[in-house]
Amino acid sequence: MRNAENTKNTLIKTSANLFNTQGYKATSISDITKATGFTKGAIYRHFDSKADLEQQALRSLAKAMFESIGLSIRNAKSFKLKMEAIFSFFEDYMHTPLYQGGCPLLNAAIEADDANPLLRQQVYNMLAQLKASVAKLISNGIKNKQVVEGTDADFFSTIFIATLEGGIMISKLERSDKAIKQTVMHLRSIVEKMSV
Amino acid sequence: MRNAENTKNTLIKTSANLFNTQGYKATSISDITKATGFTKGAIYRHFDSKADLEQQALRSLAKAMFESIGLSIRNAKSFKLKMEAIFSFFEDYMHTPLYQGGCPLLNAAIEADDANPLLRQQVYNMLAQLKASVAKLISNGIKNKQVVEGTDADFFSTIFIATLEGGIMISKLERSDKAIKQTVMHLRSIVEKMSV
DNA sequence: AAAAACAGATACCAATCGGTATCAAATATT
DNA sequence: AATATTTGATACCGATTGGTATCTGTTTTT
Repeated sequence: MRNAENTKNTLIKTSANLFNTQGYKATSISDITKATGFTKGAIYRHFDSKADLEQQALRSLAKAMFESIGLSIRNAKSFKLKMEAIFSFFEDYMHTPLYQGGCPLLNAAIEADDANPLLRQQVYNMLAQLKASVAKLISNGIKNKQVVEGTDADFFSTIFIATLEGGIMISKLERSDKAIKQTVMHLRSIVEKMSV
Repeated sequence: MRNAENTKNTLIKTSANLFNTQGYKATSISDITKATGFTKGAIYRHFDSKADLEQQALRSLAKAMFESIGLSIRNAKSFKLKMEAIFSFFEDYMHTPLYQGGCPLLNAAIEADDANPLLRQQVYNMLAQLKASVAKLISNGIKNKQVVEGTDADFFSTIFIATLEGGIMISKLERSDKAIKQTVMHLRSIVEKMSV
């Protein structure tokens, strides 16, 4: 069965996994050929360059991440529950096979430098989107009288994301979900305090 | 002037800088020869392999980091001031040229995987040491009646480090110290609350 | 001063890197 | 059914990778 679309999807998904587990620079084209069974010829037919594939792979990871979070948030019907949805998402990072290798945002953020400005820009946008959506949650909470007025949405959005990402980093390094669970517990108490 | 010790130090310091800015995998031996002026022959006389150099470079970064933090902590004479010393250290990360490329712990933690288990172990120990020293600060604070009794030292040590590292990640990505300043401000208020 | 030990430069190695030109097979179009 | 187009495999490219053998120049030891 020959299907260009399937091939491209396979290449993106598989390489996304490799990039997120081994790193972008550390993953070679030949690693991807071995993992997919496709050859270089197939890869370079669908992608202009390795940098192009890296971009599309990260975009795929970002899309999956935001779709998953977005769905959980929409299903939750109060500020507290929506925040809980985000917490669960990060708490489960260690166990879900959805993204092997931890948080794609964190991984790409650390590796991204001026050597690949387009990838860097993409990670930047990814963080901006995440920050904006958490901030929106808080400001909506204020509007709906579920969060105490005067709460700085931007400030706490940064605190939440920083703490979660740091927790993931530690948990990944320690190969234990203890740290992420501790950070989530801490953030839960903050949410409790800012709830009206 | 030929001085083996100087040569080795130069190689370690320069490569540490490169590893911390460009990444370990992304920095080649020839990058190091260009940056130091020494040749491969010189490098491989002093180091068994690239992995060996990576280890010693990270060890050097860790040593510098802990010495700098340790000094500030020792000079501070109360729990609050000691915590403030840690905060200042992380807050200045963006501006001090001491470690270009951000936090060596964070950078190495994200890149370290099973491909270089010795490096991974070293980052793990680095984190353990940092966590232990912050926890010690808190438990000493309790002993000295400067921190409310019953405060979970291990728990808050994790919270502090996770939040700081996450803040650094964001600040580095955004090329602005806004995030790290926000996270530090938040942690200051936590310190205030746990102070007796 | 001669010999021994050491430090570092040069020149090389096989393997791998990202990338391309070409070609055969599969599919779509006519 | 014949033709045209797309897809992906094969074989290759120069450049770079980590690493080593060798040799020269510098120090140290005797």
